[in-house]
Amino acid sequence: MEEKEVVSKNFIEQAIDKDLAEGVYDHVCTRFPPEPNGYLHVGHAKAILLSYGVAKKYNGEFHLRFDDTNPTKEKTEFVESIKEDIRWLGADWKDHLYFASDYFEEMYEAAVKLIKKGKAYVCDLSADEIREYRGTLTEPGKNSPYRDRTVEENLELFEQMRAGAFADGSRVLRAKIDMASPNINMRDPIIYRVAHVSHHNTGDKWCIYPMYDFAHPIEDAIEGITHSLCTLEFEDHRPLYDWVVREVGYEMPPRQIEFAKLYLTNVVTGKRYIKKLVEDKIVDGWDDPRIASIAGLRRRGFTPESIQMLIDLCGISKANSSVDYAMLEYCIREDLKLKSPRMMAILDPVKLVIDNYPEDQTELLDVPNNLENESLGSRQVPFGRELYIEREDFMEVPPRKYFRMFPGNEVRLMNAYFVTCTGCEKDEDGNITVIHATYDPDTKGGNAPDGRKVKGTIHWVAAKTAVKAECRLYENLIDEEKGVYNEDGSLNLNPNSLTVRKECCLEPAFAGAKPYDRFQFVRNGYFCVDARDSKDDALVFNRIVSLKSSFKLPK
RNA sequence: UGGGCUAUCGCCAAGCGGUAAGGCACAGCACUUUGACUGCUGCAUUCGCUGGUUCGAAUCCAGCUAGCCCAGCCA
Repeated sequence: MEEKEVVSKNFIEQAIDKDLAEGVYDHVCTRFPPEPNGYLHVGHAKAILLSYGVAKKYNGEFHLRFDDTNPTKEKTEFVESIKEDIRWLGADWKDHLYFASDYFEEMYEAAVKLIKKGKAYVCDLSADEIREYRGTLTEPGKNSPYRDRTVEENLELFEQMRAGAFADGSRVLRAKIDMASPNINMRDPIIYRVAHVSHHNTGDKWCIYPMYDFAHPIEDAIEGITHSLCTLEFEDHRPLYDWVVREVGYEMPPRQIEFAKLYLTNVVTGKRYIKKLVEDKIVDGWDDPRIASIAGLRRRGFTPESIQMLIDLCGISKANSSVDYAMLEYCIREDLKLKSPRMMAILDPVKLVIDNYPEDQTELLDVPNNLENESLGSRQVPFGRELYIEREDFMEVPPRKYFRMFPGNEVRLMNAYFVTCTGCEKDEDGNITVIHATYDPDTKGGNAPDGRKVKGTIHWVAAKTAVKAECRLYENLIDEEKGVYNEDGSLNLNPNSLTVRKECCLEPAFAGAKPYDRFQFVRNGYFCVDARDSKDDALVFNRIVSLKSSFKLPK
């Protein structure tokens, strides 16, 4: 009996199947074309994993190409961070690393070809005039007075543009299409501008640079890209994309297909808002764990696998949507539950004294690292008369159905002994300072020989050997319910987005933890050693996500 | 009478004329050396609205409505 999981193909795969079946293409080649002007975020992860995944699925190629056609906005420093993030995500471009700027010569030749065909002209209008001539959304534009220059004149002028004869902004090369087109992108779009700026890759070789709409289809065509996947806002540009590959005359031209961006509910996405948060020092950089940048997600503790899972789960469509953050949390829980060691840590410690445990005695207990995954082995955990337990694991007056520690109740110290609570001490303000209990020596390991059961199992750390650490509990930066932005454009920041617990007590086993090591702190959730702030002698943990639920007061 | 795109459960999302998949979230029960995990159960008589075609419509047609994108010498 075989049960095949029927996973329906998304609309992009369906389109590819059709192309392959009709012989439009005989192979598949995709690309991710970032502009090196900033850091990648979770939205880019969708684009990367989608294009990479499609290529892999069809035994095709995946290219990484830096779309560096505007030297005024791009910096080399971003090239490395982008490569690192893509590598970390697991998208392997092999030796297919390209720069759009490497094609500048071919793009220039393509422009010359258009001029010779009478499909492009040099325009002397100023930026303001071009805007006026373009018309509006509801009114057609009108032809530039320079539209009917002769081929020879255009050739001569364009050559001079390249030679540096003209100042920035004085002249542009435009495609000659249709100033009355209802699609504004087709109203004689600018395809080359003058910019006397040195480029991070080509230096001062060029003083004219191609525009995206002209450069991108050529880049794709040169590399033999078959399916050029991009986001929805480029739908209006597709006619121009097709116009360029057609007029320049590429055989087997690439096809552009658009899909919807990924947004996370209550997470700041827009680049300019993130930039402001960083500048105003509301977050501590582009890798702040509350930011949905790839670096931020990584530092918070998300794994590449969990992000891949999120993309798979969300699917690909053309409908604008915002995915619940709970979906991401589900993915990381799912990925980590078998992979991470489960250890005990006390985030909000209160002392527990086992009064009938010998004063100077300590012992080592053997504890499995993950009950569901034996390959993770076990560790020795020291136990003694004085322990720390979680403050919320004790209540002097328990509500109904509370089955952790309260006077008279017997609970299990996980992997250790059954203990019965005998009472507690308080300071003058009524705060609990010490809890007392007695243990049953026959229940070592956590089982009673007489078969009696306890309802509660709590975690603990021996006071004498406890490792001190700082834990950072991150919540979403944006307040729920209110929406992301106020009417005046300011952000609805959640004042509780970061809670720092400095006096956490951990098992000695944590002492050797390294950056990016992930653990499940028993009951309190999944944590990752902070890659940035963790020093050998001062562990800093970021919470990835809480466990799903804890005790709730019954109604 | 600018153009393009979108609309299926609180959130994603299948569906492609034959009588509403799945996941997340949520709720309940069971199990449990993590109140986690796991297992089971529940969760759209209805597909933005209104008409039409058809034996039959979420799927086809017409007309509305709502949302997103476009007037950079950015990508």
